[in-house]
Amino acid sequence: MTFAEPAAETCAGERDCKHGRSTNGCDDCKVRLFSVCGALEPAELDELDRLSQVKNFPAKAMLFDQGALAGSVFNVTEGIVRLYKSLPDGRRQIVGFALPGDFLGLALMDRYGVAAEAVTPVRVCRFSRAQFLSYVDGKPHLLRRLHEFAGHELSLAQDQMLLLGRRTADEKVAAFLLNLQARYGRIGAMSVNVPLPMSRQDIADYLGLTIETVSRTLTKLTKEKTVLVVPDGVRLLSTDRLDQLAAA
Amino acid sequence: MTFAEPAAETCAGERDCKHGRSTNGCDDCKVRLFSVCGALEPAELDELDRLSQVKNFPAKAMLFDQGALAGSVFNVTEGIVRLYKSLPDGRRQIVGFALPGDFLGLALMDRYGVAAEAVTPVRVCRFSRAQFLSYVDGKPHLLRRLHEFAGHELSLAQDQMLLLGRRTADEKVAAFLLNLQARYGRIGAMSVNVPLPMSRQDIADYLGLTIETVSRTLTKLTKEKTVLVVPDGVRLLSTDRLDQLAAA
DNA sequence: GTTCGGCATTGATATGGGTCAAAGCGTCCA
DNA sequence: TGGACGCTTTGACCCATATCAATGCCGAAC
Repeated sequence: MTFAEPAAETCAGERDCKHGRSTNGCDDCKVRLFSVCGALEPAELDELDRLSQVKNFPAKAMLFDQGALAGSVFNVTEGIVRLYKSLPDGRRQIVGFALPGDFLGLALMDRYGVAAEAVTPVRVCRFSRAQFLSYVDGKPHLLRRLHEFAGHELSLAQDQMLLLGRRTADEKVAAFLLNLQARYGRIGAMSVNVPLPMSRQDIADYLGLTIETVSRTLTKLTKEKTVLVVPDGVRLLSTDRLDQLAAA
Repeated sequence: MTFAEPAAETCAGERDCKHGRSTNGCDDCKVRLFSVCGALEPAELDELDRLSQVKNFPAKAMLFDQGALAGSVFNVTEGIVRLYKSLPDGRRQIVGFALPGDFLGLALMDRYGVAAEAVTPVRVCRFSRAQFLSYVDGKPHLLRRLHEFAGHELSLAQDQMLLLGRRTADEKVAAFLLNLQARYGRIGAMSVNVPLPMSRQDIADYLGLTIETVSRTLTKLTKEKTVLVVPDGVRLLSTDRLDQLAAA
């Protein structure tokens, strides 16, 4: 079983973005589809695109560190980025994975609140924060949209708090798989084949578990024919069962 | 030992807000000091104040339910509000406590992402979402400020994710007490006497623990002379020790 | 003042998930 | 082609926290 590169077949023009061209790294159009672009006119999108600069990071490269001065805003074009906070003794909590189309640093604060590290090789397009700010400042409609978007992010963070504080290991893993499936679905074709490019340690640090528990839970789900663990990912055999476990 | 009502001695004019009068429910000035008011001129603040409407809720009253249409924006003037998400089987995660000065519904989304319930009797000033939106829409500087504020909220949520996913019971309780102390400090005088108007169940649901564990942890901290449990609150005897436990 | 009801505390016990340790298993490179 | 390294899985055991069950405490109602 192979997984489609999630970034491979998407074009912003085919979705809710007015930018009528492929945005996946083609020469004249670097920014990828994103949730706020519906607020922009094609001309505005072109302008935004002109501000951007494509940048590549190998796996494990830091995009930025927690607490660092926030000099850039990034739009992930390809690959996966982990966002995390750490404790001095090394304990780590991954607060999210950024997939193609996601923005980093959109809070537009002085300093980054989390660290960002490439899980896979990553392509981003980068904006200088200053330029992005001045671009945004003249566009109240975009600002409104960004704010709404921030509210959505907050809501997701609160869901994750519920998951971390009140769910069992089984429920956590089930919710994670379904959530990832849904997110891949938004940037490619919805499929029962869910790539897991991140390590077990990453998954554990995202769900507040240990690698061993993640591994055991996956084999347990495999034994009950709910999922099938394959190289680099998971095939969801019974989304019903997963839904039941993850029950809202 | 008694606790000062945290709301009693604050005046926005003494802080970073340009509104040079007491904002604690006096007749001509209902809105309480809040983090975005620095972005507003006195005249704008007056206008905002004119839009508002004072409202009281008894303890345990719902201000709004999760998923309900977001008709209002609230500014808490007095009392404490718990914000939470629940699972169908009743498990609950409190995602935050709103203290005097805090806003509810500032994400300005269509629906509330969490439920809000009065812990103590609560006074708020209410804005209709529509009015608040149109008030805000003409003020890009305020919108920027609101967005920054949302970013800060997100950062707090991420801290809480780290706490829920990776900290022990002791660390959770220590961090909670220090955090609460700091927040009271912002609306009144910083004190080692930290009122705990919320129940142990609330604290447990905030920290991802059970009441018993919260209780045991507090008695453990009491035995080691780190805190002193008193009626309706806690006295912090060794913030050093608590800092050490909560170590960022 | 007494009783009642709702929380909080404490104790005894159970268990989900953590820890420690040892195999497995790919994959990359010599 | 093989060996070594890194990641994952599996197993055995343990412990932090949950669960279950009293008991204690305090404020409200009468």
